[in-house]
Order: sequence, then structure tokens, then C-alpha cells
Amino acid sequence: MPELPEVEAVCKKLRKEAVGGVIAEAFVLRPGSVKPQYPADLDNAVAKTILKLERRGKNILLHLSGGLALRVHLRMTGNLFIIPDARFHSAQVRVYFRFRDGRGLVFEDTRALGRVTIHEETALDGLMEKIGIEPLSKGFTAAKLQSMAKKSRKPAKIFLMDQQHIAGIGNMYAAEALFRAHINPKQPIQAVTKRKIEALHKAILDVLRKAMKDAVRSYSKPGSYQQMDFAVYCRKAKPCNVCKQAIARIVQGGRSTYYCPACQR
DNA sequence: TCGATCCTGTAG
DNA sequence: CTACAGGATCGA
Repeated sequence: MPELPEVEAVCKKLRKEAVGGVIAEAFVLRPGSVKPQYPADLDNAVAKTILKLERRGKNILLHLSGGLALRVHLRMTGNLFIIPDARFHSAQVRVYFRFRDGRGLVFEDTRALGRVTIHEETALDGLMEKIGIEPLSKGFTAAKLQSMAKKSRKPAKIFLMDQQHIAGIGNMYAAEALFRAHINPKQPIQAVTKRKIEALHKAILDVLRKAMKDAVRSYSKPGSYQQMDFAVYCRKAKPCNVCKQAIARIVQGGRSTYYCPACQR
């Protein structure tokens, strides 16, 4: 489930507990979770201190001493958190680090689609260059969105989910933002009117900020993501809150898209 | 830009 | 049993 707000919530919680931690040992319980690297590469984290933790799009970056950084991507079902004793971790944990003080930094991931990789800081910069603008940053203005939209012929929904344009928006919040802005997900983003692009800009901010509050709240208990009240997402055939028309489900880029055919023309 | 792929779990 | 799940990447 994690999109930007959920990943941000994970980071907030983790930052307090993990920064300053010294890694004593790395354990790869599922080799696939560290691909395309070798499990042994994570051993390079041993004896390093976690200096700083940040989020970039949906990536969690743990900067270590010695010019290295861990990159964690939660994908669909991942979660990253601290446990008091590294020895007592759940069966779903794919990778974990034991701190010198005995605590565990664990990467739990039911579907095992997520990844934990280690990089030289310089190499990481290269990877992160491809990630688009942070939607909650100052630079993300309606004008900026407009200028990006003008250059893309992608359907609006696909455009929003493309991490190279805007970082951190996934399937749920893309659908919700488009609904609020009355934009048809199939419409080429290029062809969306300036007025609607402005509405979309506001919708993105509103949806993400709202979800951020929910996500932070829900993280008092680890392991579960809060869901906001969705207007269209996962509401196939249910009546639209605004016009009572049945919410439609279509497939775009192999993913479900939910929208109101009446409100989003 | 489409489809396959990486995985497991759950709902119908 | 099949369909579907909030993501990203790769090759055709």
C-alpha cells in the first residue's frame, strides 16, 4: 500500500529510533529481497552508523558513515521498523540488521517485491536523479505541473503515476486526485485544460496532505496502513458520492483505474 | 506502450 | 479454482 504519505510516515517514526544506530550484523533471509545485488553486499553496512534518514519519492534512504547508503523500497507490502530485540522477528521479515545495542532494524515484506540495496553515495545520486519532483516541495507549483503536462502525451493517470515526473504518487492517490479535479484518467495529460491542471495541482496536495495525517496516526501501531475514505478507489459499481452514477473500473498500464464516468469527462 | 515478471495472500 | 492487490522494470 505504501505511496508517498505512508512512506513518509515510516520515515518519521524510524528517524527518531534509527538515526545514531550502529549496524553490527546484516541478515538476508530472502536473497530475492536484495536483488540485483548479492546478499553479501549488505555486509558492507557492518560497523557503519546511520547518520541520516530521508525519503525520496517512495524510496527510503539511510545514509551511513563511510560514504554508503541503504536504499529501501517497500513496493506493495513492505514495511521497515525497529524492534527491541533483533532475535525476535516475525516470519515475514526478509532482511534485518542487528544494531550494536541489540535492537533490530527489520524489513518485513509479505509479497517480497520490495528491495533493500546498498550503494555508494555517488551511485545513489545517479539513481535518484531519475526521480521526479517532490509534490509537497515548494517547487511543485501549478505552473510547474502545467509545464510538465504540456510535454507528455500519456493518459492522465499514467502520467501521475510516472515517478520520473512526480515522485511518490501511486494507484490510489492518482485515482483520487483525478476524481477531485474532474479529469478523465484516459485523457492525454497534454490535452487537459489549464483550469483543470490547476485543479489537479490542488487535488494532489489535498489528497497527499490528508493521507499524510491518516498515515501518521495509523503508525502508532506498526504494520498496518490506514486507508482514507476513498471517493473512487476500490469502489467499482458503487454510486459516486457526487452524482450517484456507478463508479467504473478500467485497466491502464496493467493496473486498475477507478473513476466516475459522469464527473470525469 | 503493452505484456510479462517478480511474490504471497485473500476474496469471490 | 480465478482474479486481483497500493509498484517498478525490462524486453518486444
